[in-house]
Amino acid sequence: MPFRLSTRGHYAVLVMYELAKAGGAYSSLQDISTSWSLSQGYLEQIVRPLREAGLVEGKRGFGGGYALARDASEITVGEIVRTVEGPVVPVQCVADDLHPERCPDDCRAKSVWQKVGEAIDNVLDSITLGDLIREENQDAASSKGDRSCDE
Amino acid sequence: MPFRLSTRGHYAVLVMYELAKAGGAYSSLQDISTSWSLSQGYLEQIVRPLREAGLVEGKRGFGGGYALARDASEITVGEIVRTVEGPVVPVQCVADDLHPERCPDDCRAKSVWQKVGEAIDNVLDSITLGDLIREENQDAASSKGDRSCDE
DNA sequence: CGCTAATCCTATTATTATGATAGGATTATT
DNA sequence: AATAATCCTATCATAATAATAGGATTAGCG
Repeated sequence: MPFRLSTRGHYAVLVMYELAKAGGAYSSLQDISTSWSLSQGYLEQIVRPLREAGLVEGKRGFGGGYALARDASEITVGEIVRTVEGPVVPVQCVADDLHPERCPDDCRAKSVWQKVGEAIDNVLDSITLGDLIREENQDAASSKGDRSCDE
Repeated sequence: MPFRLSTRGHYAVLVMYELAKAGGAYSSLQDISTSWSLSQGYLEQIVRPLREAGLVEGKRGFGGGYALARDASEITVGEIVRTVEGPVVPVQCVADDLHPERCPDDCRAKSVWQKVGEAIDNVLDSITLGDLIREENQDAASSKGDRSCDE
């Protein structure tokens, strides 16, 4: 419904998370896609901008794959999401510094959408891949056995 | 791109804003749609849930239209957006308390999306229609002449 | 050297969500 | 009675999303 993240950003964070867990080693998209039952071709399209932005490094050929280009603690979720999906702009007029178009409502509530965008960016930029890994380790330590996805 | 608000929510806020400006008087969707060059039929679909949720009251027949059911200072942007678009859930698994489905990433970054959702709701719930009107009055008082949409 | 496993690249297609249209039924005012 | 409005349902058009297909390139390994 409103303010949805598409699977591009969702999957991008997952892939980066997996690369972070692998440390410096190269992980292939084939491994990641099969282990999560996702389309490898689709992941390739998603990883491409991450490579072009310098967040990951690709290594071709046998034994190749992708690895983080920086330390996991130096990569925020915000960088990942914005790299694959573009800037966070809840409604068009907030972004139209370069392409000013008339908004359908003459920007009546522009201040609201600006604040929303900033709030989203603040959250996304405050969390690094390192934080996510640390969080998972704590979860594993503090709870025994399987935990369902939604509780 | 990511975290976009669709025109449903955007237009809903516009309509509510116009009703707020009209005070207690009934405004017809025909007037609003023609003055903003929007589709009247589309606005009707959007206003319907607002009426069913008790945010506006419709009056049929000649001289009819819609009016706010409460004072503008008692209606938040968050209420409006959630009423026409549903709850703010950036990714599915955050919402799946009732319909638990396996997320494609096993909720690896669920905490992130939850925080994003809460941040959005906080902003939206902190702003009322009354605030928006007051804001516009201040803008009008503090600046002379026309102002473009994007500066 | 040839085989294989991987990235890398481009184009096309399928699916879904969004945005909008169409046509009418009902209600109240003039 | 005429009109102006809400109210209701169904359908359609468009765009964005998600995925597929097919290949070209590169690197390791026997």
